[in-house]
Amino acid sequence: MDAHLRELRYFVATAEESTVTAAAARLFVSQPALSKQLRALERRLGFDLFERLPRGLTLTSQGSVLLPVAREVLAAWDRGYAEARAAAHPNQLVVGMQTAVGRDLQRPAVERFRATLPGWTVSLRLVGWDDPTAGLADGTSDVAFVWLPISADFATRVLITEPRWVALPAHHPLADRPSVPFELLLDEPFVALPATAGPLRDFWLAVDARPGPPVVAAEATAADEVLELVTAGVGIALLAEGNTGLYQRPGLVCRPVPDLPPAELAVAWRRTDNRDAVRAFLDSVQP
Amino acid sequence: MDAHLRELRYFVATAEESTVTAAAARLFVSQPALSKQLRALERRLGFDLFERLPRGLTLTSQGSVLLPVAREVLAAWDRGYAEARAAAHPNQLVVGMQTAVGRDLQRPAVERFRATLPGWTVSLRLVGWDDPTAGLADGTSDVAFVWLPISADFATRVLITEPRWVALPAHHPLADRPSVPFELLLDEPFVALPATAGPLRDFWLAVDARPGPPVVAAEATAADEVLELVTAGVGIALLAEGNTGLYQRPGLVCRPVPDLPPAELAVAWRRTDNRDAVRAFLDSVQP
DNA sequence: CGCATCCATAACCAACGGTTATACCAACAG
DNA sequence: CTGTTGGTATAACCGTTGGTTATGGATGCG
Repeated sequence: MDAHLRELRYFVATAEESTVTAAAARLFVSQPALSKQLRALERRLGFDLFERLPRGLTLTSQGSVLLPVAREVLAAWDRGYAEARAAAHPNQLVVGMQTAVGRDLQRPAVERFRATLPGWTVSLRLVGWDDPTAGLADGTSDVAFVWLPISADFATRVLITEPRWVALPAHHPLADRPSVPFELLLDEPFVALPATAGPLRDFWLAVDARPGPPVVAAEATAADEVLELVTAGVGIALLAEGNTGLYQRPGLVCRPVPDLPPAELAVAWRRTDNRDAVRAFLDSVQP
Repeated sequence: MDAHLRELRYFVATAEESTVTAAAARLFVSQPALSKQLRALERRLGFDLFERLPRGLTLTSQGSVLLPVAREVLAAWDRGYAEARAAAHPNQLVVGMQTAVGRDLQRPAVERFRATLPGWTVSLRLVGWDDPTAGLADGTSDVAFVWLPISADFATRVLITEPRWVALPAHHPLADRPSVPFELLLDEPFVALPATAGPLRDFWLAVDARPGPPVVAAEATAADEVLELVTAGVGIALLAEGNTGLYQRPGLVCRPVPDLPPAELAVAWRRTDNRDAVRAFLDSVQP
């Protein structure tokens, strides 16, 4: 009985969410599609993986046997695929970045890295915000500069902690104040990260600091897009203090939001990735 | 990048055969189908697995990284799938048999096993010769009585060594002789096991004892089929001495073939299967 | 009861995985 | 040089699969 690895991912996600609907949302497929896939998998396996209860699913005994196997298979494949891709560019370390980091972080890091491992080359990769792991998840990056929070599959080391500011169109009524308490922004329409960004989207909408759900006026997958939309008056957006200087433009003003917890910029890597080059790069970032 | 486990089997088989054509034959698909699948896999992976040479293929560096991973993934899945199936029938041991064993082997074995593990039940499963592992390979059996040779994935213990005989239609010119040297059978049409039986098919055609290829008149997947075909005069067939009594019928005669190496009947199990129940059954077969 | 939640089915469509037939290419024999 | 052999890739075709939206149906709850 051969399965598609996609089916195993479906199985694992559904077991973790314990409802088809929630798992389907997480997997970005429709609920019927997932339902059908699981049924088909069970039919081909010859036994049920889940028991259907009125409120969600539970694993059958066979399902609980197969769940760790599915996890193991997927982990082995993901690791192996990343390894194979790395084999194409031996002695090359790919550094992913969600947004131009600035702050004079990566330049000295790359220099120190080159000094430690002379045979190696470093390539920088700019990734949109639709992938909050900046390529770590799909193996297209080896290390990455990311904003927290990030999935627990990755290890991180915080580099910088910065207050969050808000970007407003110059003509906005709040633009006159020297600083803006978040309370005044509760009902403002926001420019948000795409849904694929997961918890990171919530962080930059500051959902933890809200009594209700945010108003999302638009989505954007890159910093320029966001600021374009803000300048146009479509919505407003939070950003890190260090980025306010980076993205200055006419028609746009940035103000601190003093009562929000700060943002954390970190360097991240795959928890299972123990290569010397990765370790060396980490040491180079913060010597 | 998610792959189908079938694609990984295709990849492994092709790497082992090192030509698409040979691998396609082994996998029982057409050569273009396999070629297309491999191409599609490479396209989705983003790198080539093979280098195409005028005479067959060799692995690229990425292919050689991915090959052991693919093997590992497939092994993990096959093992897990078998475990999950076993979870449906806890405390049940499935004994596969290629053909009714007779020889008073399995009856006392089952009795002794029941005595050692009282909580367990034993179920006997009769499997056609199209699966020379009698269900071990696909996990539908836990232990099996099989004729050697068998794939090295399985451990075996030889139980009985028996001379090979030949089954002939009663009117056959050689039927008058008390014994038949194999040399006289070289040009006779044979009833063979199906191609899926692999090396076992060759063994019962005695290809090792031939200067050229055998003449195959028909294929059969069960003992009765074979003897039916032999009685009808379609072809002749080799069989183990102990089976000559089992399958006596009018119009059929069996004669020893003294110059062939004997056949070996063994009990087999999955090399990786260390369960107590399996060990207990093995001890019960030959105390 | 009426409503919300969640799974399954139906109907439909694009993409996939297989088939056979055939083109193509490199090596080799005559 | 040319025909043959041994191999891979492409073309055309077709049933199945995997996805979509719309809808039905069961269950628990205010």
